[in-house]
Amino acid sequence: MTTDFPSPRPRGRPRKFDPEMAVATAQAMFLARGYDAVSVADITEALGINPPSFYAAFGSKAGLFARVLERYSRCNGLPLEELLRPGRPVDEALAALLEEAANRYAANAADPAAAGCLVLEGQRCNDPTAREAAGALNSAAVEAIRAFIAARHPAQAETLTDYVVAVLTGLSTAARAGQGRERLLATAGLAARAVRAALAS
Amino acid sequence: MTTDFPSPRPRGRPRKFDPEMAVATAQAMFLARGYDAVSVADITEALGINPPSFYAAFGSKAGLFARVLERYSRCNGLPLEELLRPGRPVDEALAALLEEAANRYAANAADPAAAGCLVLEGQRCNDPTAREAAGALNSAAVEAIRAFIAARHPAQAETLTDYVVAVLTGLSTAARAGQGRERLLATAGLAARAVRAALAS
DNA sequence: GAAAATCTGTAGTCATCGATATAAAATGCC
DNA sequence: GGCATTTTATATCGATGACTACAGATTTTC
Repeated sequence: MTTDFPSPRPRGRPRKFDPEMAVATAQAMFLARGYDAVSVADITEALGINPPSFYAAFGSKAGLFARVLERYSRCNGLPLEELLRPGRPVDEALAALLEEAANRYAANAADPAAAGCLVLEGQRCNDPTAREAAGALNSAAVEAIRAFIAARHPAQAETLTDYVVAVLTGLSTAARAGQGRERLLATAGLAARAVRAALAS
Repeated sequence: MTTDFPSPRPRGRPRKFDPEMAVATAQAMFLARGYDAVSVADITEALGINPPSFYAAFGSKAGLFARVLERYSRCNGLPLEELLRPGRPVDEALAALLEEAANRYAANAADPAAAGCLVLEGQRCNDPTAREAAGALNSAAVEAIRAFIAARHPAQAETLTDYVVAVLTGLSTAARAGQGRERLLATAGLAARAVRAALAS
């Protein structure tokens, strides 16, 4: 007997586009130009679809952005769990975090306009829903950093977290302003030395 | 005989509002909510005037923003010429710059929403004209910092400038996110120690 | 007081935004 | 083939953005 198999094709007229591909395309557009500067018309044009198809699939522009954020933090965001694995020396982990951020935020040759962090930049948009979605992801990341530091250096957790987050923010902005990987890495390296000095005291 | 005296009152119907006060009001609004989020309707309502009066006085929203930026850098921006006066020890000057930024970026009790730097935040808006106006002011400030460092530490000028600007950006963002003066000062202090260490090597 | 100059208030223009009503087209199931 | 289901395409909607045409009001100058 054949086991029950999920029908590879649901009933009704088939979709003309792949929602996962659409999310990936939208991710690149939001990263290159920012949430506010990308209109639904821009997206539907890029996907070769019409507005009703867009809204049937994603509900709203903010709904698509939530999908994009999920994909971004899964595929392109900083791998915090790996970087901040319990037991890793705090100075080493934070240095690796800063270096990884510099590498990821730098624009690559494939898409020179897409630089910086989608979560950090997304918090500056003018849509409250989208802003809060990005803010929630950012808060979780900040709390992860704080908890990692606090496990062994509770007295310095807040100050060091504030400092690291400030530098990450500056790196994202600098990347968007066009700074290349080398300059971002130099900034990250300087910041890492400050972290080391603060922990040694 | 009486000397020619510039008529204190020009011909025609007198203005119902003071343009200088209007620029000050708009500065507070732009700082609190950002360029894009403040509409011309918001401004005319706050000033108690109608759109034609606004456009007769300022030409455009971007035109008003240029006036606001001029006023901001004259009255509320970082006093770079004083902080980076020639001959001042570089580490001391940069530490003072970072500390001054933390103090100025922090929200005050009078207007809790107005935090951060108008020039840095203005570069993120979606209007090209306004963005370039803020960018020009920012570029001049960055170049002033770079030249000040290069006068005595040319080899480290670019790296240190990138680093200081990144931290300033992070401080402005953190201030807008609600961090109080103490936390901003702690971040600035950590950054200043990194500058000192980099210059001592 | 008449003329010239300048500002004000009413009432719009036009473009763009996010989002939708409606009906036709394309599929699976019976 | 006929029906239920789902997506598609056309053609908007209502709100809001920056900005302005026009006529009336208020002032100085002559």
